[in-house]
Amino acid sequence: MEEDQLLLENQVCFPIYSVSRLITKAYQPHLDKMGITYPQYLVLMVLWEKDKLPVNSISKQLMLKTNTLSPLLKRMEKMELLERRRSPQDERSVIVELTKKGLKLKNMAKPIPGELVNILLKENIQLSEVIQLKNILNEWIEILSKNNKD
Amino acid sequence: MEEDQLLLENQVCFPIYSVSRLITKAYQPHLDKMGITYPQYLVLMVLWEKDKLPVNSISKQLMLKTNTLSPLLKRMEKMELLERRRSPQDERSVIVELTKKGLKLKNMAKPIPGELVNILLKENIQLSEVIQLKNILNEWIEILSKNNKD
DNA sequence: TAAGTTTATATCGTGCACGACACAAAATTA
DNA sequence: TAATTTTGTGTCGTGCACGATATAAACTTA
Repeated sequence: MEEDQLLLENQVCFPIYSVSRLITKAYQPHLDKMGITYPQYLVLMVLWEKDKLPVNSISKQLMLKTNTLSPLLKRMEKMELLERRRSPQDERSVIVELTKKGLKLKNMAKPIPGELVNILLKENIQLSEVIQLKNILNEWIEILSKNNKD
Repeated sequence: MEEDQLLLENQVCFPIYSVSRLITKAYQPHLDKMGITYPQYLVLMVLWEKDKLPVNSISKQLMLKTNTLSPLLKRMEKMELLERRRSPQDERSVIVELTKKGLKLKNMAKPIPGELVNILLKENIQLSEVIQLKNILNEWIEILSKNNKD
């Protein structure tokens, strides 16, 4: 019984890990056109929604620590997608702001989410199933984050 | 409408990506006791189920290419968890076999899956929900792999 | 105000993932 | 059998993730 749980086939964790990588791959061709990676796309989505945010705020939304974000943001600055500058109010804080180039990519990105959903719909996946999955996952995020206090 | 889809909050992909990382973190303390990482744990699970497999077979089961697996397996060989040796039948093929140390870890690993499930049950997540999630994800794996022919 | 603490960001080292490419053994075809 | 293609594994370079640690600014407290 405990034995069965050690079968790859019976684990939930492994499918999550696999689907996560497969989705990144599904995004790849679209992101390639924009010359960005999936984590960079996530940063852009945050900033498209609300610009001029401190690293801190991006960190919380994406649940990525600054030791991951700092180099990522630096790369994006080198690509001229955004600019980083110390806040005058609080010299510890770094404010991230999109450049025109970074803002412009939003138009290219608009069709992307729909195209992934189309792949699923084409295979007779119900939209309700997508919503349901999203709800379950968000519930899990809450629980697993709690168990992992930052 | 297309605009809304670009909100982080409305994406399914982001929660999958987050939960995947959170689960790895939840496993971490247990894996630390064994001195291994999550991908290494996955390799062990494959070999605990059936030992003496070519890299190829592990690659397919974990959906990881050999350029990821080769260094991973080499690290595990250095840790004396497994041994790699060319197949006499087909000199191209490398057979991976667990050492005693690698086999022994199975006992330590047995309680792990149950403990993660316990975290969820403690928060009133139904076991049926876990099964349901697993089924949806396996369906998606099938679809997304098809769209991404190796 | 001086000393200690917290906060915001960053550096460093390690281990995945993966695309591009290399290479030898095996299989196929001419 | 010789030439070509396929197969199985590997190296290399890049970009995450993340634990441990560093550092300076801001805040708290004595």
